Amino acid sequence: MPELPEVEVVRRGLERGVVGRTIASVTVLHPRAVRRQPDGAAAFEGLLAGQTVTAARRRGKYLWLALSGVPEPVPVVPAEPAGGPLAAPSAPAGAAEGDALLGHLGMSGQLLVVPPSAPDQAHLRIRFTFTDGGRELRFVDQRTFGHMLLDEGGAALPSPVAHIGRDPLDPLFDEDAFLAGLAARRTGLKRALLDQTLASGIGNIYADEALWAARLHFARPTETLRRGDARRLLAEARGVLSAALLAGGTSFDRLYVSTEGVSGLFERELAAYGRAGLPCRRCGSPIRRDAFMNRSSFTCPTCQPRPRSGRW
DNA sequence: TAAAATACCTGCAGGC
DNA sequence: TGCCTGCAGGTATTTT
Repeated sequence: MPELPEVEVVRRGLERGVVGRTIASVTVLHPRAVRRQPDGAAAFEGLLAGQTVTAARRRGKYLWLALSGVPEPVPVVPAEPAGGPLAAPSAPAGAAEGDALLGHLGMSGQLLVVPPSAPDQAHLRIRFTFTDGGRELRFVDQRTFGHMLLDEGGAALPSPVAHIGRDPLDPLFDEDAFLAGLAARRTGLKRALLDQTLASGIGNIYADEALWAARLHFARPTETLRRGDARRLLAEARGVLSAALLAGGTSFDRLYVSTEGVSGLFERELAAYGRAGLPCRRCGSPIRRDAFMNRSSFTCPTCQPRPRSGRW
């Protein structure tokens, strides 16, 4: 399931594979893949042909290709930490106004850069060819929760993404604003973590992992959280996301792969998610699975005691 | 206005 | 073998 580390791996692949190339043609093979395009598939195809990709950018789980006419942003990448590279920062405000090819991978979306001779994937939704005749870009999505659209003038920050907060690995992430926002919520801790307006990029897997690492229960009411606990949770979230990024992301059933079709290796390092009944790596208690928001939540009943008045 | 619930989807596993 | 059900889950929309 693509969350921040997986999407960042894909973004880097796009940077290597399509930046600097000009789109020759676009073929939409499934209308649902462009369901958010204002004028439908024909407009999507027509607006993209002839545009040159100038950058690959990301905010949270959204990623986009900046298109022709947009100069490269001034790099704002800090010195690489000992633990590995940080995610690229979100695009700076004020860049020139080219278009953006925006995409969200949903649950099962893949953006593959493959030779034109490669056989079509079973769930190929959109095909992009380039004027150099080289490798194609293909949007493949089994469950069709993902989508793409062309946002005119959105190269710096597409409008559908404007409400999404920065992610915890973004150098411009505002930690104090996050802590204040968390304290102001009246909901459960995991619901707040999954709210992409507060901090983006965290999904079900890494929310569970961060909560396990911080020894906090997912139903803990946000207003009862001490500032030190909140800081610890944020630090653990950053640690989990960074480690997953180094491992190339987490893969289940090959639903997430890089642009080269390679699966991530972080699954073997998961401490809570998907480990119901298995011993906690810290205390040995069997990991517990609870239904939560029409999905699952995994906790250690000893390390993450359930609050008396939790918010599910 | 904020929080919670629901709809959207397809492939797979497990039970019968 | 085939059918049915539950599950996976991010986001937008609807409801409370």
